[in-house]
Amino acid sequence: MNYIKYKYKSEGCGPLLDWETAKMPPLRQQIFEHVRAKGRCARADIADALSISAASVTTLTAELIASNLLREVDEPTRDTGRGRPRVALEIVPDAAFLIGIKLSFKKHSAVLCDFAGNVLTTAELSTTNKRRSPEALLDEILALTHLVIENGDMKEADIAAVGIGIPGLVDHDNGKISWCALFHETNVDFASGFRARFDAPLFLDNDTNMLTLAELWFGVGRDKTDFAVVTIENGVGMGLVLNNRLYRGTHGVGLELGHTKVQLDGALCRCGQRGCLEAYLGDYALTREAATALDDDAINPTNQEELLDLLFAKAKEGHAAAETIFLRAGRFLSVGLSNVVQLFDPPLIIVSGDRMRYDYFHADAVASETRRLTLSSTRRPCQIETHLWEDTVWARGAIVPALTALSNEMVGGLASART
Amino acid sequence: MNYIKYKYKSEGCGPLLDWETAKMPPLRQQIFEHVRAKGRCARADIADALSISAASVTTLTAELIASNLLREVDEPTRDTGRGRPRVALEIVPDAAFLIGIKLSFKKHSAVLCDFAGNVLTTAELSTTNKRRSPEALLDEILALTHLVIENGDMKEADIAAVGIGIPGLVDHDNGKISWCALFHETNVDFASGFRARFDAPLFLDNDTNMLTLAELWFGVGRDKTDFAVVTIENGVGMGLVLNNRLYRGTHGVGLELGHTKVQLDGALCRCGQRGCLEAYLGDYALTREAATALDDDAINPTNQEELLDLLFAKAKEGHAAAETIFLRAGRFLSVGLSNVVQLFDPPLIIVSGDRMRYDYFHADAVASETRRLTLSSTRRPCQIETHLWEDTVWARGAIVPALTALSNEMVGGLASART
DNA sequence: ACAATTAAATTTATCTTGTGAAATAAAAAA
DNA sequence: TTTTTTATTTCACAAGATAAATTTAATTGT
Repeated sequence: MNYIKYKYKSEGCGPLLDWETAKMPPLRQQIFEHVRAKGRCARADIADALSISAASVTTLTAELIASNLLREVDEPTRDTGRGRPRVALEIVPDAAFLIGIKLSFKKHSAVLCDFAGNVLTTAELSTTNKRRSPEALLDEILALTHLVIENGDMKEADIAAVGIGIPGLVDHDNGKISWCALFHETNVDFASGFRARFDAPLFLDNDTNMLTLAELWFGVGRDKTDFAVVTIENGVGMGLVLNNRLYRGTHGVGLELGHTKVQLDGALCRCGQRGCLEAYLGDYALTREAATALDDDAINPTNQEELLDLLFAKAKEGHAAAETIFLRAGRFLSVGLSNVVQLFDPPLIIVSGDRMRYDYFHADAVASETRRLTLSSTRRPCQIETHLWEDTVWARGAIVPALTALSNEMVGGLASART
Repeated sequence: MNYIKYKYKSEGCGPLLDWETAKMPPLRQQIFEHVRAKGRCARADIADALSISAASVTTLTAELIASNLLREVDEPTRDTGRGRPRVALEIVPDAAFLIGIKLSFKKHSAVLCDFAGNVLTTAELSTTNKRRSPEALLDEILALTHLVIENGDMKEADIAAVGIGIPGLVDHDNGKISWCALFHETNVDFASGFRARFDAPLFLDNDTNMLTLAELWFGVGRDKTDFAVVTIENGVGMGLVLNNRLYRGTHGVGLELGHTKVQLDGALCRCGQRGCLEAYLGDYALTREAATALDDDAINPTNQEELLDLLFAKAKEGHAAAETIFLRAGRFLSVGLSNVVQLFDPPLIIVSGDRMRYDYFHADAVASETRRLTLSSTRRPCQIETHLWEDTVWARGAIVPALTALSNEMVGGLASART
């Protein structure tokens, strides 16, 4: 501690706060990640790709092999050629196992993955769409977890980490759920609750972020450093990758595309405000016009989702009023997407989520309207793709933060005892 | 070159592209930047702040002092206290000189700065708001440059680098201007033109980005790692700082807040589309309603800007129709700002630009409407500040990329010869 | 079968960057 | 003065990475 006050003149200039010390990871970690990215890769390739000396690669891969994180592959890497052949390295898949889970309203889905990111098996659990207590949800998660462990012929103790994607506002850093449509309570300390019942670290995040990571790690995002993912499920969500990393916003509660305003004093949103994108795209936005559009007796209000499907069926049959509901929603989707393009300028937007099964949303009309709205002489058009994933793809994305943390620990934690 | 094709099974997972190698700069550079940020700073402070050993600080500052980039300050750093007093270090101000320029429609402004970022002198040059050829604009820039050099009692050869902020779409990396309201031509290779007539590297960027850098380096942004700057001048621009760095979007042409859509099929924008924010906030958006609002004979169409000022005066006098024009524009500004908050979640938005002198835009109403539009149980409200800067502040921001590049070169280029 | 050739991987001496601990320097306090 | 306190410097050395020489493992040619 400095008790003496020192005085300096002159104010200086430039940023005062340390920027996030995104220091280049040590070479050992870079090598590990490169092998994981490539699947298989020889030492000579690594030296080449990372521009480091072969000597370093030898030393560091030897350490990784000794720690049973990498291993040599016993297959020839070429059919013919002169000189000593390269020997490929790969991740030891059973160095660790992880579980990824996507929670939602009709069913929960889980995947069991190995250390190389391969899916070993999956499991599902149908569930109610009623709100429940956090404890009841934990019961479901534990049941699903044990189901997938059983499917994979493993024991609970084999699981090194668990990742869960949840539809709601998640404070990613401390595992608290600020708000979630699955239960009434707000600010639930879910991570603690989980820890009490399962002996593995939990990584909790918003489900859209998990899908975004799935695209970055396993999907078309792998060869993009920047892209956006927009999901339309119960609400409208967005995930953003900037410079190969998930961008979470300053407060870490995620990006609220669904509540950007697309109309001054527009339609009423469930957040209480008017003109939100979600107020034109969300389930409730479509169903609340359904009563007007459809014959009253056709309405069977057991279930909002059924009503939506009915509305869609009618629209496809050519029911004009029903069709305008979807067409208008599609136009607003274009507006929302165009605003993302104007503000972030990503080369690719992936649109996904359960409601994308209503093909009005991924019709050519939406993409071309978006392109029209962002047209300019200087801007290259943004590519827009629709992905209709199964829930297990989301669940696989949920392992990414867990896998990253786990491998950083295992690779970085190697005692630097090179004797 | 590898002519042999190697074959590997297994796809791997994780990002394939190298993330921008944001490697932690070498300590020498960190020390230099810390001293510049602090203005003055003793060796012991540096060791403390950067968590490095005193031994390293001694070695590296000695190198920097030997290269005449840093120097010891000859003043006592404290009035009383036990032990050997710390001796402060500071940047050698005249290690280099730079010029920053803001171009605009009524006048161009320039500042002459030293290596520590201090403004030594300024200069201005009134200009026409007519479009001209790039060569004519270069003439003006050269004239202004020589004016400020003369004011500062220097020679052209003393100038190490020049930064220019320009209202338009700038391809920052190669110094080309895709589009600029100052001339008709598109895709002008301005950097080459400049290089032919002035012997110093040119750093060209969009003017809003320059103002954003001014806030980051000299303004309230200094102690924020993330914030947004919105400018309302001829058009509506936005600059964004993420993690202490200016974010330029994937294609590097900047962020088009002015052309985000705030109304489906809304007012006509000069970009040819409807519902752009700029179509409610831009000069032409306000003046095109002026004819309707004001008595015809009061209109004196010599100049769009005069008309705008007249409209504002009338509104302040209580002219109801004139007032609604500003009030509506203010509401749309709130919508635009709220969308920025929803998508980026910055802790601070700075609103600036010449048109902010119409106080309807920074009235409490705009800030509180923005807060209302982004209200949510989980989101902390975003701070909104209005800054009415002189053009020289923008010009000072224009030196930042030049100063960064220059000091990186001078500091990083020190031969690592420790004898 | 056996050199010659080619290319991958390893070893070794060395270089760079940064550190801990002891030594030295400069001031205030006793 | 001498002691105490704190800042800075010196110096031997550790960690991480590399260049260059060496070893290993294959193909090619005789």
